[in-house]
Amino acid sequence: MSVRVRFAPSPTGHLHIGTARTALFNWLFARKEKGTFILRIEDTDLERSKKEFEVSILDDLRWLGLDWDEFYRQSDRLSIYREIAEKLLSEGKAYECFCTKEELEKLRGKGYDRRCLKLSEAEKETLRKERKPAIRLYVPKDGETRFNDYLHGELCFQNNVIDDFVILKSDGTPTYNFSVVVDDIDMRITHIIRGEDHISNTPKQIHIYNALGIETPIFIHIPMILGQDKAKLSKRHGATSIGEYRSMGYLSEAMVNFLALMGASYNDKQVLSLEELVEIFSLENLSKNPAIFDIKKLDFLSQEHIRRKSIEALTQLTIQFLKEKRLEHWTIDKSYLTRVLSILQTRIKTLKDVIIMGDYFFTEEFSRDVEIPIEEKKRLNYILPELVDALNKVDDWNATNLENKTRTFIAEKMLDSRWFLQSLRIIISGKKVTPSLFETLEVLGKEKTIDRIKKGMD
RNA sequence: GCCCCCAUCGUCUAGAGGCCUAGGACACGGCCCUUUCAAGGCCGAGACAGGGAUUCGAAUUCCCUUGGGGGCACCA
Repeated sequence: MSVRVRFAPSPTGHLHIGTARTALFNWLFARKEKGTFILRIEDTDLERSKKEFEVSILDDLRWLGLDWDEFYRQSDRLSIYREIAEKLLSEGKAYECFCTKEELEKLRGKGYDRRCLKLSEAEKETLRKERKPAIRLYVPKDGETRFNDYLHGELCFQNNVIDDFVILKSDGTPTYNFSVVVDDIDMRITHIIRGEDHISNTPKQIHIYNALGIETPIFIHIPMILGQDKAKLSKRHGATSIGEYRSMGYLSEAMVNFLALMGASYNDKQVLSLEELVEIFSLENLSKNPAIFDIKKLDFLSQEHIRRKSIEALTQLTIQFLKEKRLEHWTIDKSYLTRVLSILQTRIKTLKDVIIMGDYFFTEEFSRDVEIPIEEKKRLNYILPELVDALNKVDDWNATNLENKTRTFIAEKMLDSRWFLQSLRIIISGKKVTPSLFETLEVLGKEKTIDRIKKGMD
C-alpha cells in the first residue's frame, strides 16, 4: 500500500513555523516513499477562516518548495460530513443535543452529563421546533482507548475522561475532530504526522473510527517547537510565521534546512538541501523531545546556503528581494549588482544584509554605524587631499593597483596603516566591517570613491 | 483541578547494557593568518535533572521525585 499523507492547515493565520515543519515532515515522507502528499484546507470555522490566509499559506508552501499532489477544502465537503453524522445518528452511535451555550457553560470543566441522551422522542420533537440540535458522539464511559504512536509507543486513555463530544455543530458544520477523521478515511490517509498537541485529540478520533468500523492509520506525533522560554512558540516570541522570515531575507533553503533539523537528526550532516533531505529522510530520524527555536542556527544555515548559491542565482534572488523591499532602483545595473554580491556573498547571512551591510554601494544616503572622532578627522583632512591626488592617477582601477598605490602612499607619509585603512573604510562605507577594502573600492568605482573621500574631508 | 507527553553540553542532537574518559553542529572563548575590519584555519571550555531498583556492568531498562510542556469548546 502506497503512502498517503496530508497537511491540513486551517486558514486562520499565516503559515506558522511549527505548522510549516509539520508540512515539511509530511512532504519529505511522501517524497521519500514515492507516496502522495495531500493539502487539505480545514476551513470549517466560518468565523475565523479567511481566504487571504489560505492564499498566504499556499504561497508560503510554494516558497518553501513543498508541492502537493491533491488539494481539498473542507468547506466544499460539508454535505459529506452531514451525511456521515446522520448515519451515526441513525445507527444510535450518536445523538442530538439541544443544550444552549448557557447550559453548557455551567458544565464547563465537569464534562457533558448526557442530559440530551435521556430526552424522549416527543421532547426532542418540541425542541426541534425551537432550535437546531448539535450531534454528539456516544462515547462509552467504561474501558480504555489504546493506540500505537510511532514515536511514543502505546498510549492509553481512560474512556471516562472523554466526553460525548460534538461532531456536528447546530449550524450543520462539522467539528475539527469529526471532519478530520471523515476526510482521513475518505482520502485513504495511511500515516498521520502532526504536532504533539493533537495527542489528546487522538482517542476521540479513534472513537469515531470505531463507530464507523474503520481501521486507524499510523499516528506519528512530532514534538512541539518552543520559544527561548520553553513555552510553545507564539507571537510574543517575535517572528513566528514563515512569511516574516522570508521578509527578513532568509533563503527558503535555509528555512527548510532549519525546520528539518529541529526535532530530528541526519548523521551529523547539518547543511542540507531539500533534495538531500528527501534522500536521507526517515521516520526513524525523528526525535520525541521538543525543540527550542534558535535563530543563531538559522543564521548559520542561511549563510551557508547563500554561499552555496551561484552568483547568478544569488543575483536573481537579490533582485526579487530588493523589489519586494521597493528598492528596485538598486537593481537597474545588474552587472554592478552582481559585482557587489560577489564580494558580499561570503559575509551576508540574509538577503536583507545586502541592504544593511551594503547600502553604500547603491546610495549616498547609506547608514553610518560609526563616525570618525574629531581629532582624527583633523589629521585626515590634512592627508586626504594628497590621497585623492594619488588615486586620481590610478588609471586601471582594480584592487591590486589600488592596494599598491595606497600602501606606497602610507609608507611615504609614514602612516599607521591599520588606522588609516580603517578610517578610509569608514569614510567610504560608514561601516566598520566591509569586504576587503581594496575590493570594495574597485567595485565602488573611481568616481564614487574619490567623491566620498572628498566629502569625508568636510 | 483532571488527562497526557517530554527530560544528554547555553541550543539542535548522536547514543537502542559493555565500543562513552559521552560524539557532532550552532553559539561561546583563545591562538594563528593579516602593516585593513572581516572571512578563513587550528585549539579549547561545556551535558547524561535527582533518588532508588535490575545487572558483573546503565546515559541506555523499570519505579518514584522534581522540572518543563501540551490538552481538557457547537476553535482547529
